[in-house]
Amino acid sequence: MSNAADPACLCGKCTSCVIFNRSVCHVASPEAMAQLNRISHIRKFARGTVIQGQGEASDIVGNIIEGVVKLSSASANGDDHIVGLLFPSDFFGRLFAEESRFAYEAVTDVTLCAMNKSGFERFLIDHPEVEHEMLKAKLDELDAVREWAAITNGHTTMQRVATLLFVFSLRSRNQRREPGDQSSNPVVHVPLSRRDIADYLGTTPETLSRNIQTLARAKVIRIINAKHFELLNASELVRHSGESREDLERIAAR
Amino acid sequence: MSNAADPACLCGKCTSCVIFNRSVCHVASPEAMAQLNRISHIRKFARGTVIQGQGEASDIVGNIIEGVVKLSSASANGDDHIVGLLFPSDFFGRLFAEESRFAYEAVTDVTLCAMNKSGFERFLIDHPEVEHEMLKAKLDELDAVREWAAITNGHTTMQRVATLLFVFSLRSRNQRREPGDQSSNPVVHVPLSRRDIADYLGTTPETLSRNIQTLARAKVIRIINAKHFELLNASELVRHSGESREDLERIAAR
DNA sequence: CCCGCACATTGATGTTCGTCAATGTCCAGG
DNA sequence: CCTGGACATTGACGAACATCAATGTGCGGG
Repeated sequence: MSNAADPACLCGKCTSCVIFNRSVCHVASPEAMAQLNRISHIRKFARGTVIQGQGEASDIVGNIIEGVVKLSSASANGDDHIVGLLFPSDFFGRLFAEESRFAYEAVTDVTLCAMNKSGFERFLIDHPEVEHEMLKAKLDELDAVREWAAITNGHTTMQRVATLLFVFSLRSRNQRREPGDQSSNPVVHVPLSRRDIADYLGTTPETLSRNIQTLARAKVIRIINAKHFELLNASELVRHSGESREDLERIAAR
Repeated sequence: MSNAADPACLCGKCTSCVIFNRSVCHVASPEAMAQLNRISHIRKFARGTVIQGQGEASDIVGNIIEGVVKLSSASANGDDHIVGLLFPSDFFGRLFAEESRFAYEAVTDVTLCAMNKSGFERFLIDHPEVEHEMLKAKLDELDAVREWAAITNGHTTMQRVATLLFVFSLRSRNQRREPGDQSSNPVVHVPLSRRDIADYLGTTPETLSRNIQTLARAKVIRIINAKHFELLNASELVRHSGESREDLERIAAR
C-alpha cells in the first residue's frame, strides 16, 4: 500500500483480479490503477445478507468478484420484485445519488471489490477515461434492462421460464460440472430460490414450478435438483422461449 | 455560425433553447456550448415517422425539444412492446454502439435538436463535464426503467392504468388547458393511441379500454376524448394505482 | 356534407394464472 | 438416525385477462 504512489508498481490486487478485464477498471492507467488499489478493499457477504436496503443512504460501491446479487424493489402492498441481477464483473451500487432506490441482497455468498462511494466518485471525476467506460457499461445495462422488461411484459410464463433457463445455460456454459455428473449435456445452474426466480419473472413459485415440471415432462430439461438442470433439448427450449436464438445470445452476453 | 469560435458569443440557438436547463447541455462551458451550436441542427419529424429502425445503424442523436418518442422492441413473434417513452429534454439515440437495439418512432410531431452521432461522441470525449452529466442522466434513467419494470410486472392492469394516468397528470400539470375547458380540475393529456398505451402497459387495447371505462363509471376520471381526461378524484386514482403518492411523484419527476 | 376508414368500445367466451390448501422433499442440528 | 423447518411440488378453484367478433365514434378527404 505504501508504494501505491509509484505508478509503475502494480503489486496490488487489481493485476491479479479475476474480473479485471471484464470490469470498467481495465481502461485505467497504471497511475489510476494504483489509486484504485488504494481505495478498494475486498469484502465478503454471506448469502441472504441485505448489503444495502431500499431507500438507505448508499456509501459503498464496487465490482462483484464472485456470487450473485439481486436488486429488488418492494412496493407499498408488500410484494417485492426483482428488477435486476448482478453477476461477477458487474458494478455494484448507485453512484451520484444520496440513496439507493433498490435493495441489494446477496443471493449467494458474495465477494465484492468495495470502495467508498464518494471516494470512487472523486476518482471518476479525476479519470474521465474510466468514467467514459462506466457510461458505456451503463448504456449497455440500460438496453439490457429494457430488453428484459419487454420479455417479462409481453410473454407467457412458459416463455419467460424458458428464456431464463436458456440465458442461464449460456452464462454457465464454461462453469465446471456438478460432481458426479456423467452426461455430456450442459448443466444449467440457477443459484436462485424458486421464490426469487418467480419474483424475477413476475409470477408465483407455484406457476413457476408447474412450468418447470412441464418442461421436464416434455424431456426438454431434466431436474437434477432445485438449482441444477440438465439441458436435454436446447432448440426445444429456445422454441418455448418465443425468442430467436440470436436475441437470447445477446441477452446472455449483455 | 462563423463566429462560433468566439466563446463569448452565444448568439446561437442553445441560449434560447426551451429545454436547455433540463438537458445535459446546461453544464457546458461557453466554449463547449458554441461547439454544440455548431454541430447541432433542428430537425422535425411528423407523427408516425420511424426516426430510427430497430437494429439499424444509428447515426443521429440529440435532445427532444418537443413531442413524444416511443422506444419499442418487436420480438420474433411479431408483437412489439414499448420499452420507454421520451419527452422534451430527454436524450435521443444510442451513443457508443453500432446499431440501436430499439426502434424510435415519433408518437406526436417531434422537434429534435439533432447531432451527428460520432460528432457528439467526439464532443463528449473532449468535454468530460458534459459526459459526466450524461452519466448521471443515464443512471437516473436506469432507476426509472427498473422502477417502471417493477410496476408493469407485478400489478394488475387496473393498477398500471391508474399509475400511467396519474403520472401523466403530474407531467401535464403545467400545460395549458384544452380550449373550451371550463372546469377547474386538472386535464390529463395522453398523446398515445390505445394500442400504444396497451403496448406500454403490457396489455391489450380491449382490456385497457374496459379499465378506463371502469374508472370513468366510478367518477375517478371523465373521458373528454380519446386522448384527454379530466381528473375528478386524484386520491381515488392513487388508490387504484396501488402505489404511494410519493412513489408516483418520483416516477413522474424522473 | 357525407362517406369511408381508422380507432375505440362493448360483448361473449375460453385460457392462463394467482390463490389457498395439502403434501412431498431436502438438509441441518440434536 | 431422527426430527423439524424451510422450500418445492401438486391439486382444486376462481378471478383476471386475452381473444374473437361486432358495434360505435370521430375525423379527414372527396
